[in-house]
Amino acid sequence: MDVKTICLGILSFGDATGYEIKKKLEGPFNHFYDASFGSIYPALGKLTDGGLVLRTEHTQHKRPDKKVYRITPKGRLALTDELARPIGPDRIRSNFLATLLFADALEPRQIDDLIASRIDAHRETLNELNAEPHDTSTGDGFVSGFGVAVHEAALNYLEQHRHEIVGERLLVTSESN
Amino acid sequence: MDVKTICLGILSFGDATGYEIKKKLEGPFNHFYDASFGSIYPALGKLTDGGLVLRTEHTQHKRPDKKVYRITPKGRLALTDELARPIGPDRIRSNFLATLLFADALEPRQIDDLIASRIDAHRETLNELNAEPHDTSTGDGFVSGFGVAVHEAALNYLEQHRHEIVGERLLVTSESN
DNA sequence: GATATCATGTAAGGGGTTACATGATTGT
DNA sequence: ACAATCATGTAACCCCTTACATGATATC
Repeated sequence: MDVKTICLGILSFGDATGYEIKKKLEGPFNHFYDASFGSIYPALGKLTDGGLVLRTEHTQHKRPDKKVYRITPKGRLALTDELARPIGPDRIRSNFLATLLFADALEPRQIDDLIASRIDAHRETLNELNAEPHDTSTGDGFVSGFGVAVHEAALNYLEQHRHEIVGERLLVTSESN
Repeated sequence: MDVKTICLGILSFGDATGYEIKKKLEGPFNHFYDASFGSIYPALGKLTDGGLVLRTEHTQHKRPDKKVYRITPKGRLALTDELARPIGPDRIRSNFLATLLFADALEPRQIDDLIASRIDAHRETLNELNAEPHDTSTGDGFVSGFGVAVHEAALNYLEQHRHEIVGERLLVTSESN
């Protein structure tokens, strides 16, 4: 699923600017999808060219001009078509887990710091997921709940097992804290 | 973290061919990293050019020739350096969650099938994670355990909530099974 | 007879990111 | 003063995937 489809999907919830789409991708949908301006704006251009969205320009007072996009009936059909196709597997590339896998090449201190900051990150994500009202669509609450379940599991695992990966070598180094 | 670093890390556990590295990425490490031959072989070439790994050619009986790679001391230093650098966030692109988010554009049947197949996929991943012996390195068991925790949480969530996302519309359609 | 495993590689192309370019306004 | 928010876009580049090319052996 490319950025074009994601934009189309978000626009199926209501009109938005490229900037607003980016914000949503940083907020509620951040836990499973991300995209940069450099891919969003060209995607929106192509969708407009194809007649899948309509662009209206709004000159603003004391703010840069903005372009609001609205999905067309043709766009809704294209979205349904795209979603009906068999989906590929999720693409995950976890620098965190890769680093931990090669933990033998690191110092215990580095590992512990890494896990600590990841615990914080999970807490932050959970706060965001719990804070936002999930009533945009049928799927919104489900996807958000899925995120909560998974991030809670990750958080709990890290809290309960962080000593295991560092433990061995802390004994060797015998540094008390 | 690019494919070069991943190859270097896997080679830090022991010698391997490009083909074997790919197999590992399809098996035990599949839940957080994936790469194709088209990126592995060139990566191995660059690592050899840079003196980070040594290549030895083995002519085989009734099998294609293979090239076994071994990490060098210089390669181990490079790995440590690379892992010490601040890591970026995990990159996740979930076609599954994106599709569910836009579930309003789909038929209930499609959604249910999608969730069913995802449940199967999680079960398979869990089987693989539980089957493999995790004793390659200090981090191996930890990363594997993390995978188990997260996939179990995902699996449980899907089993317990799958009716919620489909339920509403099944009532409307009033199809008994 | 078809498909899977073993085994390596290249070339074209796709889909992105990063960095740059611009600029007013608002908050610290 | 400085950073953040609002707002859009382009160009260079990078990394990686897909498809192709080759080919023997083993399994169903």
